[in-house]
Amino acid sequence: MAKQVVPEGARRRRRPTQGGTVLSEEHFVRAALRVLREHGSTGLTARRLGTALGADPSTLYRYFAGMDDLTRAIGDELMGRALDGWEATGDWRVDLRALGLAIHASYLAHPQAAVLTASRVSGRPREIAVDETVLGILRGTGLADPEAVRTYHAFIDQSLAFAALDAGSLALTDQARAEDEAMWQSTYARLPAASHPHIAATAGHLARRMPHSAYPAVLEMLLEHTAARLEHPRERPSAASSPAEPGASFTRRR
Amino acid sequence: MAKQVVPEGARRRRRPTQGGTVLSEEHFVRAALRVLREHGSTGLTARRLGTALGADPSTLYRYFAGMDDLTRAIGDELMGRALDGWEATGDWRVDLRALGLAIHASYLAHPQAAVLTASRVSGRPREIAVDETVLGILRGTGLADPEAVRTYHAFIDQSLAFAALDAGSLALTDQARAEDEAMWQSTYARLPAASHPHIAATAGHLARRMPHSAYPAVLEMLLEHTAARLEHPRERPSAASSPAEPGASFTRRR
DNA sequence: GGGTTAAGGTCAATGGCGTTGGCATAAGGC
DNA sequence: GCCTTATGCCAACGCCATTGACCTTAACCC
Repeated sequence: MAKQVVPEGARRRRRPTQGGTVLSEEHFVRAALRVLREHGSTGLTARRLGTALGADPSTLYRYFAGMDDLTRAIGDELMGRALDGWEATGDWRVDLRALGLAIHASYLAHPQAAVLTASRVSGRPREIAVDETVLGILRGTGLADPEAVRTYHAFIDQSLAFAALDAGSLALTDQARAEDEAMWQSTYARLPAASHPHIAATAGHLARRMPHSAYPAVLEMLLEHTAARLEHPRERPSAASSPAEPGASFTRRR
Repeated sequence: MAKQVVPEGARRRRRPTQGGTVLSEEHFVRAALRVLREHGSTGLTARRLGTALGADPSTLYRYFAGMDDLTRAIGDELMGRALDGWEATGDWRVDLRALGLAIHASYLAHPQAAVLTASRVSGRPREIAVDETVLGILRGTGLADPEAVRTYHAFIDQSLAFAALDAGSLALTDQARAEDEAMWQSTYARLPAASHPHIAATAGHLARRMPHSAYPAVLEMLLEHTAARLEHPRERPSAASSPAEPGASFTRRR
């Protein structure tokens, strides 16, 4: 049993749980975000989800094919919230910057959920909507399609990759964070200048800079690079398109 | 019991397991890489590790504080291998490019292990060695310390973030990969031009570009940006240093 | 509004997991 | 060759995801 999952649109009978609530995919996703925030990125379990919803853990399987399926739904929710909190102005650079920061912020608003989902492609509607939007902005600049696609690729992967990385730091439990910071104090800050001259010389700058995300900086690099391509389409061939570029040929499945 | 872990350097008595092998941290890390490759990024368990080493699962706790501690050791191993396969030429741009690609390649050589470790800071010696090396290259260009640290930050986070993201695609099991590709076919490729004109118009380019990593392209952007800063230190203030830059202020713990 | 049907909630069970306390034993210092 | 203790092994605990069987009741038809 419990093998067939009825898609959300086709649901009709809504039977309340023992606790009295009427379930839905939406309920599960929202409960999952709460559980994740409370119990950490590894603390999302069917049992806890059941408790949070006042339902039996196995009820999950009436709505999702498994924990993995639920995970993808959570990712799509975060992506959708990013797009909801964004509006087009018509200026490609402003729009792309705002959208990138919105994606990054949306994931970081739920760090534990972000860790779980940011490196996965859901293929769900709200993720596709973001892809369509980014491609639209880039093609609207007048970039040729191959160039627009290359830039889209760099933009979306960079946004998700940094969302995942930065979320990892925020998602640490208090205890793990204490250990992390203790490690920083006990190792990096104490390295002798003799063996590690460069770290020792910049320890102050490192301590100030490292607790922040590098995403805004690299996003600006991408925008600058794209702007330069628009101004001088031929003079500065894109790094991504240079056939001499090393290491570009290995395959990623996605 | 099993609470005190003797550090590797202090070990003296080496008692063989029932299988006859003599254990060490190194043995555990290598066995973990094998288990991960064979059973996927979620397939690393104490029991399997025991089987792989011909030892009891609980033996792990004589060498590591827990699975988490082992995970950090695995990450440090990957970082160390990256540095081992790299040599300085004295040309900062060549060296930084080679080191970035070496880190990326080292993680992608063990995708399942990379998924587990790439977004974590180990604080172990070989990771610190990479940090020292990168800072040395950048300070050697003549960049001022704050600028060198900013660039180091962007470089190392970008490298790790893309390592994690790209590894995620490579680490999928055959079945999960089949599902992923089926999804690509069943959704993106079939989106009607009416609702998703930009995806529809670029479907061919997307299919060609997306299976590759965007890391080499964004690495070139960073190198280009840094070169421009060296040529015109005042004319083009770094995006990362611009006080007007939006969204740069939220905190990451690291 | 009564009958039928199956969606969807619950229960119990399975086999896996990390981790720990107690115990046995062999390595190494003397 | 004795003593200490590091280190390996065993059994057990309380979690976990997932499933098959059961049962309740909402929704639809007339």
